[in-house]
Amino acid sequence: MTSTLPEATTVDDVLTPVGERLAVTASRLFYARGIRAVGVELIAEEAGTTKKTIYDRFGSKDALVVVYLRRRAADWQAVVVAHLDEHPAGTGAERVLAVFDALETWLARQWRGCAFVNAYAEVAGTDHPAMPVVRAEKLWMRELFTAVLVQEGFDDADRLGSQLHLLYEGAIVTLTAGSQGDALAHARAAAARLLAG
Amino acid sequence: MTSTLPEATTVDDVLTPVGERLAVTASRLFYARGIRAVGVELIAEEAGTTKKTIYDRFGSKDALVVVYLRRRAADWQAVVVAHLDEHPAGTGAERVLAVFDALETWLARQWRGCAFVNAYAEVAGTDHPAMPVVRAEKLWMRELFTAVLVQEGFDDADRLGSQLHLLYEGAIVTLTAGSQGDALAHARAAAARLLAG
DNA sequence: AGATAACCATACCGGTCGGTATACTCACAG
DNA sequence: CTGTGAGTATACCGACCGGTATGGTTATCT
Repeated sequence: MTSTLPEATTVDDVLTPVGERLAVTASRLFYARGIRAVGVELIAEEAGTTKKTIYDRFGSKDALVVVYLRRRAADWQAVVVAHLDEHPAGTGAERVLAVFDALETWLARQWRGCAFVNAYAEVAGTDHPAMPVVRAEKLWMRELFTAVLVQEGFDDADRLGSQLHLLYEGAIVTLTAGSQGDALAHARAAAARLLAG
Repeated sequence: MTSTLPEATTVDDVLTPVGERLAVTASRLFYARGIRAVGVELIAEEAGTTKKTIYDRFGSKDALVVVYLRRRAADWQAVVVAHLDEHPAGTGAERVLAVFDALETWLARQWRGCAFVNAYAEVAGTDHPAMPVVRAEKLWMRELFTAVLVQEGFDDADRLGSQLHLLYEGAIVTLTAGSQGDALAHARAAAARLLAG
């Protein structure tokens, strides 16, 4: 199979040392407390710098939010690809289910759900520059499932990929907002059944 | 089968006329723009009253948020039950899938996803009184699926109910944050396959 | 040597936030 | 007749918001 995985989100900008510290701090705070709940002054303080540097490096809070989401996407996608690489191509359903293993690793200490869904909750309906980043991450996940299914020789990869993506998103929501601890096990079981055709 | 559907969320408080107008207005604004994005002054203005009355009736913004979510849960649950009532008990998979019909009706003009997931995004990690309301709504949906499955005589209703719930939550996320227009069709197809197991 | 980029410190801007205070009108029930 | 609860109107509070202005110190590169 010549199908390749979807192109991962890249973090093109090389930041200055303080800029890097700001991006890391902002990511931590935005995810832990929400975007509107975190002021630029707090980010500057916790990064050991001042608002001035934030605006010198990023120009606006909105732009910093975009940096946060793009980095988050890149990090998560790297985890997924790493988990896929642990399973040789051609191992079929087992390799597809590795995406859920990646999710388990990723969510082990993330208690505030999907950063992109959370960002959507705060900016949907506006022209905030984060909106396309959110959409792109969801599209990437769907295309990832589809691409792996193609590689593993499954029929109807588009349809099946969309269905697995639903289980993936549902698992995050019920595990976090729903506090259902065994959500991932249910998702894996349902995915295995769908893959068994 | 003697299994009954889970008890629906009730809106116990009978409000004064202006209080009712405030609750309706707050619900519309909180859902459309998010909780933190909407100030109490704006709610008062659009309801044709003043902040004073908000605090006389509800005591705090947080309490008004709880009213918003409880009413939203009650409204949605009524829609689901109405759709279930259109299908006579004993029609098996068809009746289970009616929940997805209800969702289609409900989401037809709702462009900002699940109100409870959105609220979670803004308040998770705090002691905000909305948190238990969010959890309760997710639990209700899972128990609804399970109860209908029991009524329709499916084996393993707990497990299957959790799996269908994942598809339900995933459909909302991918349809809204993911802009995937056919998400509900995929969810219904996947649900049908799991039910055919 | 001079320029430039990176950074720090501090003060300031107009605006909005949730919440409170005061004082008034009106309908209705004892 | 006299409360009492519901509602209106407006002013105010301290705190915080995103963003800007000014001025200064380093280190590096040409």
